[in-house]
Amino acid sequence: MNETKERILDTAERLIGEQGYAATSLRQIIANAGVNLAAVHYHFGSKEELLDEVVMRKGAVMNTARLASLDRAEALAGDKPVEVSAVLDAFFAPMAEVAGANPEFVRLMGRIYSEGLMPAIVQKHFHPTIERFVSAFRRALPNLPQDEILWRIHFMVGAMAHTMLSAPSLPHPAKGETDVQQRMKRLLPFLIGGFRAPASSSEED
Amino acid sequence: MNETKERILDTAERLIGEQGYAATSLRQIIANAGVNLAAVHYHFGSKEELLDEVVMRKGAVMNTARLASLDRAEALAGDKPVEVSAVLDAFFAPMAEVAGANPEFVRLMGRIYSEGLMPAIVQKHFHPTIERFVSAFRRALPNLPQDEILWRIHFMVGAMAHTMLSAPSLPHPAKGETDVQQRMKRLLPFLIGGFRAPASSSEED
DNA sequence: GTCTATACTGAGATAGAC
DNA sequence: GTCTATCTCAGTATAGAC
Repeated sequence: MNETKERILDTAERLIGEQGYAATSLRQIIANAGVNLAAVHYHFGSKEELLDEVVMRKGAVMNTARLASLDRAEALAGDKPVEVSAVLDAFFAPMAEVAGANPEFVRLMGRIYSEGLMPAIVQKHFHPTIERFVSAFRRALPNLPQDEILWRIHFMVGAMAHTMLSAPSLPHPAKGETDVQQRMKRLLPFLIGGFRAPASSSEED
Repeated sequence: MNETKERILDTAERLIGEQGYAATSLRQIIANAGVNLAAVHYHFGSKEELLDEVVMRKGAVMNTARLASLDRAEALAGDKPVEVSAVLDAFFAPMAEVAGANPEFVRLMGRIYSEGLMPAIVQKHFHPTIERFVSAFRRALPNLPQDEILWRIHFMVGAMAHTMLSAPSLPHPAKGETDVQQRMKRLLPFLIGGFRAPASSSEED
């Protein structure tokens, strides 16, 4: 790849992850990357399309890992449906793995979510992945109406996005509490409980 | 209140709710409100402080209702802790009520959340409310570590914010599916299940 | 105390020279 | 493929009219 283009991508990833998309100007990016302003528009067309490429550069890898993980879980389950917890694990484990090698990238994704820019990117690039996971959730939760499953995935995405970006202010933050991997581990039981809940608010327990 | 000020607040609420904060310029607001640009800075100081007043004008009422609802639930429970479902209801019912009379305001809040602007406003105005609800959750879930409770509230806020703003794309949207009140009703069982889940991912069911 | 007119700085985008 | 110059529009600040 062109070196100018790559320097822009690297710098944009770092700065947008630190400050957010809106708060990071193209002028700041080009100053840090040591390139000209017009080079951004030449290589990417617009600030928004630059963001798109920043996200997809590593996002595509993560997504492939998600699908592979779901493949493995389905092969392991044979004819039976994959457990909810395993579906969630297939979705979150690759993200945790990326977070290990590249924590600032997951943080960047959290920022993009919280700035409301993710839906457009997801719509554009992640549609097949979503279809696969929706099917898996449906098989795992045969008693839930199909609409209800889509809503719960919606709730999950909200909790995930919020959690990727920020943490509650804890009185005594535990070691590694700021770590994205740890956060995802904490999120999982909550989501499993949420998905397994009955559809109406009838009696349970 | 000054009429100019009120016209600015009304117009800002409507436009920011429709388009988001970043996408709505002061110049667009003043053009629709029929006032001068400098009047905004005279009455509010900055675009950010204008947003603060827009949110708090109705947000304060909603918050008072939340505390009153929690008061009633605690009085009803006597010595026993209030059920998780009742704590969640005290938190969400006032929002659903506001949504009934003023659906665009809840949508505005969703936008503010998703643009990452809510934490600053919450920090500034809603701190006592948060304290009260954290205590109620602690009493309702005595077996969960205190940190875990704060994390789950964090997850709840994420799911809520995301749901206030958007809905999943459903194949056959039910009647009223776009209604914020309906969404909150759907969210509740998911959250109850999430809060009641065991802290670690040990065996359950 | 309220508001109008206007100017300042910095943003994203683009045309055209090289 | 790169860069200079320039355009439009944003938020902000202020001087001064009423």
